[in-house]
Amino acid sequence: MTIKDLARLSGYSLGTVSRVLNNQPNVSEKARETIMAIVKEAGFELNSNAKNLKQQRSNSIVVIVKGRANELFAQLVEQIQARVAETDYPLILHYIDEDENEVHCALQLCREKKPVGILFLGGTSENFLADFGEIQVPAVLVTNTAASLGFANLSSVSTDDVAAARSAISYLMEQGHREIAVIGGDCTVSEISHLRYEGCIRAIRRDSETALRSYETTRFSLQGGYASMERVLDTCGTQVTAVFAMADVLAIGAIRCICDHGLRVPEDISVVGFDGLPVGQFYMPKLTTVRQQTDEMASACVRILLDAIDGAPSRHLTVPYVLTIYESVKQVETLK
Amino acid sequence: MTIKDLARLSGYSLGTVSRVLNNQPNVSEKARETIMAIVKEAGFELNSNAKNLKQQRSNSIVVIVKGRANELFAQLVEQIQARVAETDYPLILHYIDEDENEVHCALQLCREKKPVGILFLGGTSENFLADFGEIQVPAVLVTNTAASLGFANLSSVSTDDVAAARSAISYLMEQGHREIAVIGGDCTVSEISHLRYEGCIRAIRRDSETALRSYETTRFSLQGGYASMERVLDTCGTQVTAVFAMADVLAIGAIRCICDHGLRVPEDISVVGFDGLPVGQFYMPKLTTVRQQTDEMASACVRILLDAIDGAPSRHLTVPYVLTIYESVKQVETLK
DNA sequence: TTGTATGCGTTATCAT
DNA sequence: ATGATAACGCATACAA
Repeated sequence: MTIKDLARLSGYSLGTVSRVLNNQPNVSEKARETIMAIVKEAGFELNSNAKNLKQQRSNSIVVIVKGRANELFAQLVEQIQARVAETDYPLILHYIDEDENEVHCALQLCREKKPVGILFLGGTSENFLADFGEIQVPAVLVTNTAASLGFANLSSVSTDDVAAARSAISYLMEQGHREIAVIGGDCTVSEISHLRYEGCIRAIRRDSETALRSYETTRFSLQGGYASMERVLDTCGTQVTAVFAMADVLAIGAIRCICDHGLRVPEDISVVGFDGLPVGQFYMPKLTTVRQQTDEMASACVRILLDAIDGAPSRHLTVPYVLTIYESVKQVETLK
Repeated sequence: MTIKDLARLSGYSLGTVSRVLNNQPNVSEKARETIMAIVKEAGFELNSNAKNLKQQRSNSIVVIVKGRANELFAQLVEQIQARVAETDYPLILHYIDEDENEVHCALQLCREKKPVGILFLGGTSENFLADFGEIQVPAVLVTNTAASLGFANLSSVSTDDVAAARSAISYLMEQGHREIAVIGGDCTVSEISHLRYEGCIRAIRRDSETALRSYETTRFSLQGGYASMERVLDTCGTQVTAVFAMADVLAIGAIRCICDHGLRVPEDISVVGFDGLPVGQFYMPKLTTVRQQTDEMASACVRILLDAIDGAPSRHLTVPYVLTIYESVKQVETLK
């Protein structure tokens, strides 16, 4: 079934049928009704290949996800999927490894798929500065800010990572912790780790008695958290009374490690995570964490991209974080 | 850049260029070399819309995922993605809710996308029996078996759910548990729950002193596990010494619930999960579970589908499960 | 082995 | 408001 058949069946011409199908103005009500009736009846669907070939673009939205085993991204993808499904833009998901260049990948996909817009889940300023200029379609960077990059067609939705990390450390300090270890990613390759580390430094600088005892870097995974915590314990023993993990998966790995060493959380060592994964609230102990609001981030990035496709200017949104206090941090008395 | 430009640049005709690009025989080595050199040089890519339009199909593989918040499916999708990326079949992911009809959805997508093959993650025999006959392309049902459905173009990759559940219960019985509760899905709508329940029954039937104290049904989620366990405790108190949860997320929710009631796992109540999610090994206690081998399932379903696309007959594979014993089950003395 | 011509289903430009 | 017609980029049957 093609629009040709539709033309034959309805008695109208190809042109009119096409106009009806695309909700164009110059069509009589009568034509619209008769044709749409047949469409409904026959369950007709436009052939997207022909349409895209003609229009020289694919009408689809590309999502580039940087990092496969990222729970936070998995949640975001799920929610983005749900929101885009309400429109009629098909979604093209593309996963790349953490160390691949997301902008090169986007350029490749632009050539191949000619999408109307791009969503980046994760990314590095460096890569954007180098090559994003070649990308013509609107894009939204999620998780990092792109405000300072100055591309007219690049928006962003992010958390204030510096402030969020700072508030996590500040909370630990308020609870009396003075010897703190941090677990995160390599600051030279992970921009987010760099920002969160910066937040840690700023918090700690405000009190001369508090020290960042160690900073262990690793992949953002359960195993990574476990291994890093092992190194922390090897190096500092129980001198450290609190750990800030830059992701909940790291925190969970770390807690398991702490327990395997015969220590308890939070009685012996307190732990704060980052992300707010659902499983954190069902962990033993419930994880105190800096929650990122994935639902807001998802709906915001989709909304901004759809607006941009319709011609709206780029925007840079900061989604508020929430320090979610549960059970994995204990107050300690400061022995002055 | 189109094959027209390629023809111009190489001095050959459109036809020859097309033949080279499609690895067809009747082409001279010289033509192949010169043309491919230009392709490499210019980074030329065929326009998939034109190609698909011409060939009347999309060359893509559709994946229909039934149930959004399913960790196991999320893992499978990730691994399927990785394996299909090695080929040049684009992947079209489609998520539907648990109560939607996956076969109707597939029919719709076949009309719309004209894929060369379909992967079903989850599904119900009933739906397949009713409408799968209309589907012409090869498909693989993952997670359920389709051996008895008798469709020539439908393969399946599944775990033996009856045996797996039975072995979980048997293990609990071996450890001395006689009063067991089960948490899972509604057997009338979830085929998998039905099979696993059947496995439970068969295990328990073999020993007259062991009883299935309660079967609580719920959604497969952390919250669902928590709520179900709450009902178990309300009804049976601590009469029950062990719980079999039909998914790790249910098990984790249940454990948290048990602890919130001042009881300990496994000292007061033992818990066995199902799936083998990574987080289970980092939970407190480490989760004893029936592990499904997602990597094997993923590579198997992709391999079977690719073979079927190349004309191979359908296959029905059972991937072995592994009872993974960790810390969430305790041996109890039977007081005879 | 190579070249030429036709059509896939659609949109868009031009008449009418 | 409607109809005719030319492209879009490619594969393929046929001619050379």
